[in-house]
Amino acid sequence: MLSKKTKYALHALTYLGKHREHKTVLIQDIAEEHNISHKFLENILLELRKAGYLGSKKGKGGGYYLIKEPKDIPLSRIIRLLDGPIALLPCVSLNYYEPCAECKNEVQCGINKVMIQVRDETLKILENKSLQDILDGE
Amino acid sequence: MLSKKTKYALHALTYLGKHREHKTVLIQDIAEEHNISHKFLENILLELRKAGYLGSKKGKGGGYYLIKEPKDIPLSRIIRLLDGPIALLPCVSLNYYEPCAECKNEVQCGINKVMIQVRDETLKILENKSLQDILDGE
DNA sequence: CATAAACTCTATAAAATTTATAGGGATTAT
DNA sequence: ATAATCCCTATAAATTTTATAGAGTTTATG
Repeated sequence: MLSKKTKYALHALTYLGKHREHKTVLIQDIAEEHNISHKFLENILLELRKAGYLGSKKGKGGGYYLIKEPKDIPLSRIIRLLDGPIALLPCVSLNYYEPCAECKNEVQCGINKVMIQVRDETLKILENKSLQDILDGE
Repeated sequence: MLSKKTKYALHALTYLGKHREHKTVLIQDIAEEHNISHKFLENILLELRKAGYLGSKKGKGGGYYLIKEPKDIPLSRIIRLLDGPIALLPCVSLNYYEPCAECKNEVQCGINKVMIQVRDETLKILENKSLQDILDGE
């Protein structure tokens, strides 16, 4: 399951995607719309900005706005950014690899081999779904 | 990512699958082979037995053994049993459904719609991989 | 029949992670 | 000058995961 962080990020991105005609959107507006703690959401939007998905404007009249095309924001990226690895095991993660302590020999581990396949197929799914697909369903 | 519980369960099932010629296998043997805490593994094997994957024999000379064909143990079942939902959100879980608190109207939620698709495609993957596939890779 | 070897079961403790809060800073429009 | 707004880091609270403990129960065996 996705963490609340990632779920809230998706809601925020969706909200921002639906309000692209406005220059900026307030954290508060998104928080109220979805009953999310203002401060928690603040941290999430900050991460999304640092990762290059959002722009922001400080001061009075400021707020956040989307700086990427929704079709260029795949689910895989958002999930990885906020939740970490998409792979089911550290030993098959492309971006967060770590050996499994309980595994004596990764090369001849059947679990490892199967999980590489699962990872590749899962990635195909999540790379092919973007914020645009979410917006299309609203 | 899978929890350690599920990961250990997969190791245990694999071990039991590789030792089907023996009548029973000791918890201790599996625990030692993979450096897993004996007591933690004990709880996991108990769950697998209660769920109908393993049989056990008490007392001296006892132990655990596989009572299903490896091809009839899909990853989806093991993951669900020990880690819970495969769906990425509670609002699209087939087996553990719960509405999302922050979602005003599930029916017109684009995230919900996309996550249903992700769930279905993910399930296809995990239902088509079984313990047999793991054993084939050892 | 006594003993030791195993699994059974439930409770609890420890550790790690996630979720939430707090508060002072910096910037900007008016 | 002021109020509105994002920025940043630290910490607290809650939850979940991981691990441990210990008293049952069953069974093989000498």
